[in-house]
Parts: sequence; C-alpha cells; structure tokens
Amino acid sequence: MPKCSEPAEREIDLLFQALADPSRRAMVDRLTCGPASVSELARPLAMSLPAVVQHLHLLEASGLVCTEKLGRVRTCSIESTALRTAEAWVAGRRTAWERRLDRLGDFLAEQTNKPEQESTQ
Amino acid sequence: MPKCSEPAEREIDLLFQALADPSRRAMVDRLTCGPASVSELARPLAMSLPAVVQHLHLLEASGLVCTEKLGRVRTCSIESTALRTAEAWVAGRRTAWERRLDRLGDFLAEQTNKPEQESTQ
DNA sequence: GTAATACTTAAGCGAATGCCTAAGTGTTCA
DNA sequence: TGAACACTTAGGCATTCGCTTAAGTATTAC
Repeated sequence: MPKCSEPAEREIDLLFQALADPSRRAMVDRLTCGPASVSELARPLAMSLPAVVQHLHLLEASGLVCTEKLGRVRTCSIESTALRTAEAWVAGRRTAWERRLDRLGDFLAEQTNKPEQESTQ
Repeated sequence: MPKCSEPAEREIDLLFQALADPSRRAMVDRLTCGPASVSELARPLAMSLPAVVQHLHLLEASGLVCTEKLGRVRTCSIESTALRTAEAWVAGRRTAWERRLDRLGDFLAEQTNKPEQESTQ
C-alpha cells in the first residue's frame, strides 16, 4: 500500500514524460500566463492541430493541465498541484544529496582538526 | 543568443527525459545515498547490465550523474546542479501561475468590497 | 599465465512516440 | 438552413526507446 504522501511511480512517470517534450513545455509555459483554448495553444507551435491535441491529452493524463469544454471551445489551464509534485520529487533528492555532502564536509573538517591522529593519506 | 541563466531547451529535454523512466529514477534515488559502481546500481534492477549502462549514459548526458573510472570499476555520483536546474524550471512555472491566481483573488475580493458597483453576473 | 571481474560494444527487435492527412462531430453565426 | 469554426477521431508511418543476447576489452586475483 503506497503512502498517499508519496505519489505513485506511474504518476511521476507521466509527469516527467509530459515535461520531457519542448512543445508540451511551451504549452505549459503559455498556460502559466493564463487559461487558453486549444487553438490558442496551437497557434505558436509548428504542427497540426491534431498533434497539439495529442500533446494536450498527455498533459491532462499527467495532471499538469485540466480542461473544460464549453460550447465548441475547450479551455485549458494549469494544475499547480502537479507542478508541486514534480518539484517535490526533485527537491527531495537534491536536499538528501546535499545533506550528505554537508555531513561529509563536517566529517573531513573534524578529521583535520585532530592532529594527534594520523590522517588516512 | 540564449541567456546563460536560462538553460537551453535541449538541456531541459534531456533532464526531464532522464527523470521520466522509473529505472533511471531508481538509480538517482540510490545515488542520493552515496556514490555507487555500475554493478551496485544494477543489482536491484530487473534487467541486464548493458541495459543499466544505457540508462547510465542517458543520466550522464542529462548531467544528473557524473562518473569516473578507476581500474575496472566506474563510480557514479549525483550532480546536484542538474537537479537544481530541473527544480528551478518547475518552480518558476508554478510560482508564476500561483502569483497569477493570487492577483485574481485580490481582484475578485476588491470587486466584492465595492457594493456601490454592480457585480458582473 | 589463467581465470574471474567489471564493464563495454554491437546488433537486433518489439513497443511506444510524435507527427501527418483525411474524415468525422458538435456549435455558432448569418 | 447552410457555412464557418473548434475541435475530435482514425489510420498510417518514420523514428526513438528499452530491452535483449553475444562478443568484446581492460583490470585484478590466483
């Protein structure tokens, strides 16, 4: 049973997979300035509309973007919870590693402050 | 000419692509506990050694992991700068979006605090 | 010197990705 | 009602991905 505080592997998979494509990141970028329709998302991209829709599906599946259709236009917007999840995964690993480096630094400093013991080469 | 403070698109591509695979994330996870040889990285993974080496190449290309070969064993360790880059990309977009939400909230609150003007809808 | 170790390279293969065009569906405007 | 609009679905196709096995190359231990 996975802890609910730790997102499932598959969830993180979809998140980073979604962020791994420049076109999808451009869509995310655009959406951080505010909601947009599918056509608005497609306009700056050098590809067909169906291609954009496919990218959008991935973004929705990852939870990074949510959409709602009203009449014939679908409006897309950013879901910041997903961005937080990705951020937390990376930050967790980075801080763990940096804490380790700090401890190592402390240890080495302590060793050099003990001149009565021989240092190991 | 790209600003050096903003990493190139290709760099971010490689970063998120590297993080998009559960095996590679497991390798990163393992390395946050300290450096490891290729065999040590491979041990918990259910795949052949060449497959692990291929993943390792991607991790190196992304800058997430750096390696050094001494004798016949290659030692791998985390490069926290790359983790910072990924973290910064996500954090930048998240905060931009959340600032927007805050401004919107302020605006709406201001509207409801003006009973002399008719509210829209 | 021989054998075991620790990778490393090469070739191949099935599945997934990223794109396309063509042909829909439903909504709105005139 | 008919045309324009905003997607949406379907099918196809080239490339990339993740993995495999087989056969290397150094390095270290006996």
